[in-house]
Amino acid sequence: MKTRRNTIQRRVLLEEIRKSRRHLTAAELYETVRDRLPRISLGTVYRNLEILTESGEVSRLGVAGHETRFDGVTERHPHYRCRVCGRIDDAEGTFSVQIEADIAAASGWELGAPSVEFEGVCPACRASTGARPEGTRPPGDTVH
Amino acid sequence: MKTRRNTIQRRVLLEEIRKSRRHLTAAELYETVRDRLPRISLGTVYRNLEILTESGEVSRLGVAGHETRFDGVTERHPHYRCRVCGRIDDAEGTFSVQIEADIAAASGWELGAPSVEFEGVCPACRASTGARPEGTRPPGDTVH
DNA sequence: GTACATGCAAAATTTTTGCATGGGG
DNA sequence: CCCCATGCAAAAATTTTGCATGTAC
Repeated sequence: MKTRRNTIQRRVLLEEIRKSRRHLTAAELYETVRDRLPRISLGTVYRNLEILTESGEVSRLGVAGHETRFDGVTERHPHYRCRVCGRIDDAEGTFSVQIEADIAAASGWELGAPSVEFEGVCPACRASTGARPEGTRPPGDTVH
Repeated sequence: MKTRRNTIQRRVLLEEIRKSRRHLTAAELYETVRDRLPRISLGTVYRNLEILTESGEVSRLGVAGHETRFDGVTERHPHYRCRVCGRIDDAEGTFSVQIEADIAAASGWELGAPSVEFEGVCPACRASTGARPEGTRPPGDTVH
């Protein structure tokens, strides 16, 4: 792993991400940290978000840097998404999501169907990079 | 529902989305349909993708127009995402994803943890728009 | 004929990058 | 001191929009 300097910017960014109970965007985070670091730049925010994601200290929700893709099959089904090239495949095999009865009731949200997406590395990228992603888990696992 | 004209552009776009087994991006789709409609514009592609998504004829994978959000809690947990304002909340309550043993084996993908995201409308947007999303399902449901 | 849709181009949004300088180890 | 990280600005990438014209109904 690459050696990283322990900069104030990165420290403050991580602190603010953890402090906030919201899930902030890069722009929101930029505005937030500007109270403490008035000279920080948006570029630094993005660079550190990348670094922190890489190191596993924060996780990104959604698919940054990748274009939206469209599916002609409307019925919900799980997908694989390649974290390297952005490619999406249908996931074959079976899976199921059991939504407990209390999940929607308490939240105040009007909920639609769940999306399930497995982040991973596609065969092509796996061949060219040889990288084995951290967080890989054996099949048959259950997540709560 | 708004009346929509049955234009060639929309017809061809839908056809190509369905014909492709890949999950195309707007740009890829643009290039594809240009063989048949050389004068089509990217704007038209985006506008129709929006319309087709709205009408439920295609589904969008990923979140257009919304910035990526970051989470200080690294451990995977399910989220709600508001389709109106892009807000993301942690999903409370319990749920589980049972991944069948054969899902990874056959695919050639190196898989990480699954993400589960419930698309819906947050309390604030529900109050202001009053819109009840189609596809709403009762809690306790199981999806395959 | 009317109103929605299109093509085109400009703009808006979100993210990345080049470069000179700064500062952590 | 070295070299990774920063600030700043420019650019890239993706998506949206204004406007005049076209066309489905």
